[in-house]
Amino acid sequence: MTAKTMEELTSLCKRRGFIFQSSELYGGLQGIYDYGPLGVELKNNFKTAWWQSMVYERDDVEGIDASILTHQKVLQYSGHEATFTDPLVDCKVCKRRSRFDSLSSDKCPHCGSKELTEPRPFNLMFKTNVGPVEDSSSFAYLRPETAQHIFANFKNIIDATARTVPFGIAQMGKAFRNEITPRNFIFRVRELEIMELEYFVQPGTDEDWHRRWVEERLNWWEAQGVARDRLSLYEVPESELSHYSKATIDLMYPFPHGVEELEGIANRTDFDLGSHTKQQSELNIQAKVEENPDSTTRLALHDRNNNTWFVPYVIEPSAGVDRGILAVLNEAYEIEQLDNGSERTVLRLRPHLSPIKVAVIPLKKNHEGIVDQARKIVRQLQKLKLGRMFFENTGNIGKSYRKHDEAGTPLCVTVDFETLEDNTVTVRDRDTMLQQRVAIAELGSFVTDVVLTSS
RNA sequence: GCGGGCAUUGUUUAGUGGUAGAACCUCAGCCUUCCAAGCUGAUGGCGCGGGUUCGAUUCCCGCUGCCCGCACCA
Repeated sequence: MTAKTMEELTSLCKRRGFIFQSSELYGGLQGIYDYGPLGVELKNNFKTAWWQSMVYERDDVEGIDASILTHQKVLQYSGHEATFTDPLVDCKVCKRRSRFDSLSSDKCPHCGSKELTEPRPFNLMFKTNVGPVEDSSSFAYLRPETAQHIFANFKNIIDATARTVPFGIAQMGKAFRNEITPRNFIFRVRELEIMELEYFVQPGTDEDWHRRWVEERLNWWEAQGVARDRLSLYEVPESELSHYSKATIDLMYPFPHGVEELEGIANRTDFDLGSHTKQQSELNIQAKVEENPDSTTRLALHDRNNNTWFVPYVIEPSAGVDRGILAVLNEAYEIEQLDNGSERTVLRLRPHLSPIKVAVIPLKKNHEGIVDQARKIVRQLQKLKLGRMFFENTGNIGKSYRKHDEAGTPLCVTVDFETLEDNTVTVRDRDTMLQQRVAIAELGSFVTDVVLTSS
C-alpha cells in the first residue's frame, strides 16, 4: 500500500515531525527542507543501513567523509563547470526552453519562431567566498555531488590502505544543486544528501561489475521495504547519457507524482581519474578528457604483470537519500480499514528504519506502581542502544497505539496491573495489532530480535 | 523560467469589507484494566509587504511558498 497523493505524505510528515519546510517562519526557502525529531532518526537509520551494506558487510570498500567546499579546479576538470552553466533561451511563442549552444540559427528549434529571450546563464552550482575578503578570486563551490572528492582523494586512499582493484570508496553527505525548478516535496531539492560508491575495477571487467552492482542495489532497496517488483530498470539511451558515462542504468520508482529515478548506476569508465590525473598522455586513457596541466598527482595503479600503469574504470551506484526516504515512506504508508469500521494510518517501516523502536505505555496514567515500572522498562530498553525508546503516558492506550502506528513504531509495550504481579508485559505488534505476553526479563532479546532481523 | 491554481491554528476545513467558527491533535482535570470512548476547561490561526477604504483575513498589486502542466534535470 502507498499514499495516493504527495499531500498525504507531506501532511503526515509535518504532523508527526518527520520533515518541515526550511525557514518556514519567514516564508520558506524553495526546495529546502528540514528533518524533524522523527525524520532525523529515519534518515540516520537509512544512511546507516546503506553504510552497513556498503562498508561493514564487505571487505573491499573504504569510507571517507570529504569537505563540502570544493576547489574550483576539481569541478573544472570534472566537467561540471562546462555542463552546469549552460546559457538557456526560452521561446516566447511555444514556451519551450533550449540550450543556447544547441541552436543552429536564431529560430526556436521546436516551432521556428524567432521570438526568443536573451540567453540567460543558468549556473547550477552554488558558490561561496573563501576567506574574509569578498572578491571573485577566492571562491569555492559547494559540491554538486559527493563523487568528485572520492576521485580527488584517490591517491591518498591508495597510499593509506594499499588497495588494488577491484575495490570501492563510499561516501554519504550533503550536496548542493541550484535546481531550476525544485518540486515534488523532497524529491528534487537544492540541498540534498547523496550516498555514493565509486567502485574501481580493471578495465574490461567494468560491464560485468556494472551488472553485479545493479543486482546488489536492487537487493538493498528490497531490504529497506521497497519491493523488487515496484522498481524498474531504465537503461539510459546514449543520447541522454551524462558527459562521463558509457552506460547508466536508473532504478525507477513510482513516486506519488510519477515514475522517476531513485538511484543511478553508472559506468564512468576512466573519465574521472583520467581527467584529474597528471601525465595523461602516458596512461592510455579511453575516455575523452580535457588536457590537464594543473594536476599534481598521478591517479593510476601499477600493473605488476606488465610493469605498466593503468587508470581503473569506475562503476558508480549513486542514490539520493531524500528521495530514498520519500520512497520508503511511500511504501510504508497505509490507511487501513479496521474490522470495527474505523480506520488507522500506519507506517509499516522496516523496524531497523523506524525512528522509535519501542513505545512503553503505562495502562493507567496516574498509577504510581505501573508508571514507575514503565519508566524502568524504558531505561532497560535504552541500554540496548538500538535507537529511541519512548515513554508514552497519555493515559489512553488506544490513542497511544494509533499515534505510534503513524510514527512507524514497530512495538508497543504496555505495563498493566498484571505486570506488578508476574513481571510480564503486553507487547503489541504494529502491523498485525496482535498482542502477546512477554516476561520483562525476555524483553531485551525480543526487541533486539525484531529490530535487527528486519534488515 | 513560462502558463494555471492555491495560501484561514499542528492537521483537515467553514466563513466575512466591521479583526474568525468547527473537527481532530496538544495540554490540565474527572472518568477509564488494552486499540483514536465520555465529560469539563485551556492553548493556538487569516503566509509576507504595499495599495484602496473610516475600517482589509475578505478587494487590488507585488513578494514568498506549495500544487498541476511545459521546459530543465550535470
